[in-house]
Amino acid sequence: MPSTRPLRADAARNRALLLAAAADEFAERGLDASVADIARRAGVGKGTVFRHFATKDDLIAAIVLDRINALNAVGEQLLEAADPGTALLEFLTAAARQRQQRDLSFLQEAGELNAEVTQARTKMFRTIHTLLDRAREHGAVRADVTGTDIILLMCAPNYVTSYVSEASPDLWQRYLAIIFDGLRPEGAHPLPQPPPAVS
Amino acid sequence: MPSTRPLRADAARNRALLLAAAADEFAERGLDASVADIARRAGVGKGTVFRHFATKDDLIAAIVLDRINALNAVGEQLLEAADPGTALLEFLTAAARQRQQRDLSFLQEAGELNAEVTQARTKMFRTIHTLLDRAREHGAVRADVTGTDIILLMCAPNYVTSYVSEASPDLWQRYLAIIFDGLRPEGAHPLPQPPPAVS
DNA sequence: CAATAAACGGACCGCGCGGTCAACTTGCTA
DNA sequence: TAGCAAGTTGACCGCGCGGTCCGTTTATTG
Repeated sequence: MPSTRPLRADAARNRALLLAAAADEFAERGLDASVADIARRAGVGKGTVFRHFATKDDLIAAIVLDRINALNAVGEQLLEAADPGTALLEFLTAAARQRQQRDLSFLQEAGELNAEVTQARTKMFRTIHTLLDRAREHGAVRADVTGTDIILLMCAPNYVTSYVSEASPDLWQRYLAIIFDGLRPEGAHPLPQPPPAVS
Repeated sequence: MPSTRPLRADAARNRALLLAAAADEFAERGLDASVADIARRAGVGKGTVFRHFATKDDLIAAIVLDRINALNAVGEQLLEAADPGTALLEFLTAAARQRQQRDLSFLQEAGELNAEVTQARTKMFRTIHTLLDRAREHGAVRADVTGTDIILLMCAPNYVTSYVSEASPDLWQRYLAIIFDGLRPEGAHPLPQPPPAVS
């Protein structure tokens, strides 16, 4: 598919260095991390950043794309799992762990309008829908919950714990457990609002 | 307590105009809303902003303070309620509704280091702890949940729905219901992590 | 090894930001 | 109503940002 010639060796190395440095810098400094600092951290000149990524947003999109693909790979592997209920829980655990290690959630909306990113995200959403459907058919999840609900709730445990800084790095597991209890069929109360329609 | 003389009439009016304009502008544009735009929206000069609030962060802190106090007033009123279980649910509903009308969550950390804000927040946290304790004693909430858990989970419904833009404005109620189901004693599974210690 | 295109680096640009200031206007009070 | 402190204003400042450009370096290839 890519009709472009392969990158020169040094260019490929620098591209990888840049992606890693940018992810670190964004994780530490948030969206306001400057391109100049990222370049310094990667040990390259500022011009090199813009040679690889036409704009700062393109750089962000490249990072987001990598993470979505990594998560989707986990999800697709879990489609083969024996127990659909624990498969869903394990996927949510993997998602939360990825964000725990490096919280780049604020990059999501910045990479929103990139075509490749939306495509990868749609693919991951399909995986999630399938994981959820199987868990529901298996009776591990209440009947009135949809795949879109899961997508929306997926990052809540990290969000919740992001406000308590000196906490155990595994605190998110507590809130994933609470939320997952809310997703179980036992003791479920009727939901006051219909699920959102999106993808 | 305040030994300062009262504001001149026009100054008081402008201060109120500024707070309202700033809240609107922040809600629309996020943290990056510029002081110049806020001044324009309030119909005053840029210099006036800095006369009332020494720095942009001070302006943010003033907005945050207002919102915390408003929420705490609701909480204190609910301490008198007959049913502690629904009182807790109603408090969480009020908190979510405030954020639904104008999501200024991103201002929280900006106003973090302001003394007045932390004081008001501590006061509200105490209210929440009391609401939770009564609900737990009443058997409306699982025994292994603490007030700090509630504080952390409080804003999750809005966070969750903030990613779906064309959704019903009441969608947060769906996720508040799911999370609240996870807080109930029926069907609760043991939690994998201890609660955080903070206030 | 020579030729060449690809990649690099960092000085440079324009912009918009938060914040300042001194000249001006206005509400308060005696 | 006169006097003045309190309040207002917008031009202005320095800074750091994203992005550009071109002279230089370097990997590749026949």
